[in-house]
This record gives sequence, C-alpha cells and structure tokens, in this order.
Amino acid sequence: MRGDCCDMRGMLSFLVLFLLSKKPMNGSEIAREIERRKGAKPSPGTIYPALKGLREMGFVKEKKSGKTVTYSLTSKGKDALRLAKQRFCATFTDVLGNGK
Amino acid sequence: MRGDCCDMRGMLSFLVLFLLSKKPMNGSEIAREIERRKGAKPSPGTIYPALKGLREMGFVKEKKSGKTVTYSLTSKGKDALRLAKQRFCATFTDVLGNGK
DNA sequence: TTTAATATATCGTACATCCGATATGTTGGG
DNA sequence: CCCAACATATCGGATGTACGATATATTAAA
Repeated sequence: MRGDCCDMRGMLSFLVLFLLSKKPMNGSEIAREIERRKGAKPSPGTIYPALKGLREMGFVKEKKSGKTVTYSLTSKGKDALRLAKQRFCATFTDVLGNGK
Repeated sequence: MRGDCCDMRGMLSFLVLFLLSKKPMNGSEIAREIERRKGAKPSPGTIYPALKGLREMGFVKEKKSGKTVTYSLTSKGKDALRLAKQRFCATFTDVLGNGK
C-alpha cells in the first residue's frame, strides 16, 4: 500500500488491508488466514512490520485488550483499499479469469 | 517467481511470465502492456532486471533480431506459471470476485 | 507458583521491485 | 553520413517483503 500508485511492492499490505475489511482481526489471526490461503504462514517478522506500516499511514486503527491487539480499517484505509482494488483488478483480471 | 513457495515478492516476474504465456514479446512491448493494465509504465531499470532473472532461472528464452529481443516461455517456465497461478488464485480469489 | 502457550514486537540479513540516470547498438529519416 | 528514435542494458539508492532469532507481556495449565 506504500505503492499507492503503480508498483508491485505492497502486495502484502494490500492483502492485509483486504482481509481486515472483511473482519477486524489481531496479528496472529491475520497470519493464520494468510496461511489458509497460501499454505504458508508469514512469520512475526513479516506480519507486524506490515501492520505497523499500515498504522503509520493511518489505514488501520488498534484496540488493545489483554495481550491481543485487534486491528480494523479507518475510513482512510477503506478509501485506500477501494483504489488499490481497482488497480489490482485492472492488472490481474484475466489471470484469475481463464481458470487454469 | 523467485518466491516459488510462499511470499509476495516476485509479483512482477509472475505478471511478466503470465503476459509472455499469452504472446511472445520484447521488453518494450511488455512494459507497454503493463502500462495499459496499471496506468503506469515500468522503467527499463525495472523490466530488464526482471527479464534477466526469468532467463537465469530458465523460465524464458530469447530470440534476437536486430535491435529487439523477443522473449517466450520455456516448458520449465510454463510449469512454473501453472503452479504460481494456482497459488495466486487461492490467495486472491475473493479480492477480484466481489466486484468492487 | 512455575511452566507452557500465545500474542506482540524488533533486529539483522537477503532479495524483489522501483525509479532516474546513463550507456550501447540498431534503424530509419534527413 | 549524421542524427533522432527506439530497444536493450546496467548502476545506485530507496522501499517492501521475508525469515529466523530474540525479547517481552499476558494467559492458561500444571
């Protein structure tokens, strides 16, 4: 999401933003959901820096409760996701489209 | 494509591999096709290192004619693309799926 | 309480992506 | 022939993604 305009960098942040738009989650839950989709679980050293970046850009907000921190989108984050989704679809439509 | 197993790195190489599977192209044509999809054209400093990497991994072969080099997939590249496409779809299906 | 498990977080290192600048070779127009 | 346009290619520097190792805090189990 750093790459707000044109690059391939930021796909993890994009995916995290998308997942949080469906349901607020904490870091471990996000990692497990990515594991479910890709078959490999991102390590803490991957997922927490990504969340930190999204927070610093004002795209996600946090709610701490005990040992867990639940992340959810800000309205700014929702706007960013909408734009990013449009770019993503324009770039990859037929990759998903043609089946195998 | 480096990230043959689990990471978000390699999305450009993945896209290039996909584009070449539809039609053999030279570097400039690939850059223009990416521009058409994303609205931003990758510079030479982006696209040629990516092609070099794909060549070094044995995923694309070259055919030089005058000033242009036409790239196309090897059978190894086709296999790699097939796998990468499966991972990509599993990860991003509903991102493209839900319309907006 | 001690122990184990979980969630969070940072560090160092490596690599992919990205740009702008720069350079070389080919081609076509003047 | 000379020059502009194009295709190719590399370099340096910045940022994102990734892992393993490490550290701390909270919670649950023994």
